[in-house]
Amino acid sequence: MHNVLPRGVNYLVFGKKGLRTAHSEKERNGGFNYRLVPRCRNKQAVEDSQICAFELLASLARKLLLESKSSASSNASEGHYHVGKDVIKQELHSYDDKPLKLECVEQESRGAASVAASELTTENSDNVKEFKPAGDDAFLDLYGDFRGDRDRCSHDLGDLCDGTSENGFKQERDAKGLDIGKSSIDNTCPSKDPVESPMKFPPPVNSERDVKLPSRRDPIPKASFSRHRNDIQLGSRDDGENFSRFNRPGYRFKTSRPPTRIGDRIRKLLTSKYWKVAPKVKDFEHSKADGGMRPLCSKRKTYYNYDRYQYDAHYKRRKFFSSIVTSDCNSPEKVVGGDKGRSATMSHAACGIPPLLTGNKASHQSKESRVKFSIKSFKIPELYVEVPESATVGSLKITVMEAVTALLGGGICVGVLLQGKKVRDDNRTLLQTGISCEDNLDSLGFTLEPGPEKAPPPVCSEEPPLSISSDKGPRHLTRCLISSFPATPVVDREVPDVTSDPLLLTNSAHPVDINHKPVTSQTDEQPDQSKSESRAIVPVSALNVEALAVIPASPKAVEELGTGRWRNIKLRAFENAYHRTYVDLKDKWKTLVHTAKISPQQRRGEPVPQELLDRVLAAHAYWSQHQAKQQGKHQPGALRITDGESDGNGVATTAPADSM
DNA sequence: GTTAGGG
DNA sequence: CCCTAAC
Repeated sequence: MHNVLPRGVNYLVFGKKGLRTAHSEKERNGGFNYRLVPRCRNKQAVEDSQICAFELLASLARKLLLESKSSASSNASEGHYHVGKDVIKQELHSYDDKPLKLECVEQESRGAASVAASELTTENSDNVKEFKPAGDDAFLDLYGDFRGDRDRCSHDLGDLCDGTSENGFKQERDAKGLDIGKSSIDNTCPSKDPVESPMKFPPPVNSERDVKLPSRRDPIPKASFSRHRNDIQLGSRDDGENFSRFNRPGYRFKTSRPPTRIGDRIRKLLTSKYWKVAPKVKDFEHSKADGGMRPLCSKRKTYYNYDRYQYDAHYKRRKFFSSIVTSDCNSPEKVVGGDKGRSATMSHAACGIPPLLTGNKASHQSKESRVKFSIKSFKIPELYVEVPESATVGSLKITVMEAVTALLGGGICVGVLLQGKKVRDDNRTLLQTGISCEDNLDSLGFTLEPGPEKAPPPVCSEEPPLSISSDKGPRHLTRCLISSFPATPVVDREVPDVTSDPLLLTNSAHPVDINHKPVTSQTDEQPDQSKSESRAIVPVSALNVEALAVIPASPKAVEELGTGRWRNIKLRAFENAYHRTYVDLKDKWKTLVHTAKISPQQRRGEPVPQELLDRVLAAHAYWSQHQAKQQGKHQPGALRITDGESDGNGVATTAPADSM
């Protein structure tokens, strides 16, 4: 981290003294003291949560700074992670509408649950997954909100988002100590480099992935993760969409965290606490639970690309994050060391806390006594911002915001610390872990960790299918999908069908994939849109999911059948979308065409993958000339034109409509 | 009942 | 999305 920082740059640091140039590396790294601005006041919970999340992070960062200064020695090794005495206290009020309050307060170490955000683990990637599974409803809601947030965000961030910056804003983390580094990450998440292709979506959480994730990975993951982040560059979007805003010339934010510590910690955790128990929780759930804790394939980079997809994902994640926080906050009473015995009025689960926190616990709650605890603070790893001296305060704020956003966007995982040790085994019950004991509750801590890039948000899109097809399938996903044409039917699982089957299957798509669980199916779809990615990610990348979710229908069917045959298209591609009519399809197409014709800046709402738009345009042009109607034959291959664009494979050609 | 378009 | 007009 520290090392990473370019020497030639002056670092502005927020500190007690205010904004000033960082004189020491420590400062530079340690960051900044960021004052939370009471912004969250009465807006929708979602918004609040989002903002709060940000604020929270900022406050955490501040805290970290303080800590770093105060306790250099002790912390040297782990200090940051420690939820120390001074902690940022955050109070989140009801998820409902109450405004969330974040306060930087001096707390006693004793604070019930303090989160050490400092630890960013690679594991995060799973967060999304984890979350998804757990709270379907909640998730859905969140998701819904999420969108709102996103929009809001875009607005709020305004500058951030709007092409203010040309240079990408880079987030770099220190790998210090992290041996694994990027390479590991890369390996892990092969397929996508967010930066590389606009089409790439955040890696969707794959069922597969979940499965794959071993209960625990090496400690290394974290490190890798962190590094990963370092390498990530924001703003490298191809599309040149709004996201460009994130790229600000000269502005960089880097998040850094002491690798060593993490590694050590992880090791400790692994060695000292490694529980194998995996109750009955299904894989799916496990993944959820683990999400927070497990190192995921961290494709953080993805997050940093502010592609539309990513952007979406990003927000989703954020939302996710928010949700978590909110949940915590929601618990009306902060019960700090609640015991089993206590009847928990508001358990986290109740609060809607994502599986992560609730985890296994939730499943057992019904029968078992509930453990109550409140999270008073989250600790975040160092997050430092690098900005030119000439930068304005406003720009600094923005930069910080971006950094935080990026962090959030990446997805945040929640880590659980018990008596200073990180509890990695998600499968372990609270009882088994000892978290149910009051005594232990005092030493219960939570950390906000960088989430896996891939898994998370995409969720929405993915999930819907899951929820439908599979029991667990989170509903949230569904909602996400709703926005999109195909998805809409969603809940019913049509989405999968729609997307994959109709068009995709027909052509090229990967039938096999389709067969997979809903999630997978979605993934399949994506392939259409993003060739490489989808393939690489086989499972389904979050990105894809998102794309699907966000993006309305794809032109695939239309490409095959041609415009003007909406009824046929509907029957063919959206047979299961009962709520959709061919008129809807037609309108959707119209909208897509319109969208494709206007400049990205003029577009609103969920971003539509440029590939899709290209295909739409191509198909539209093609059929305009060929008059679809007359051409009774719709050869799938007919519109080869489009192929080149998005899917290298013929798939694309035929598949275009999947999304639709 | 479909399709095309405007709003 | 809805509504209307034209097939």
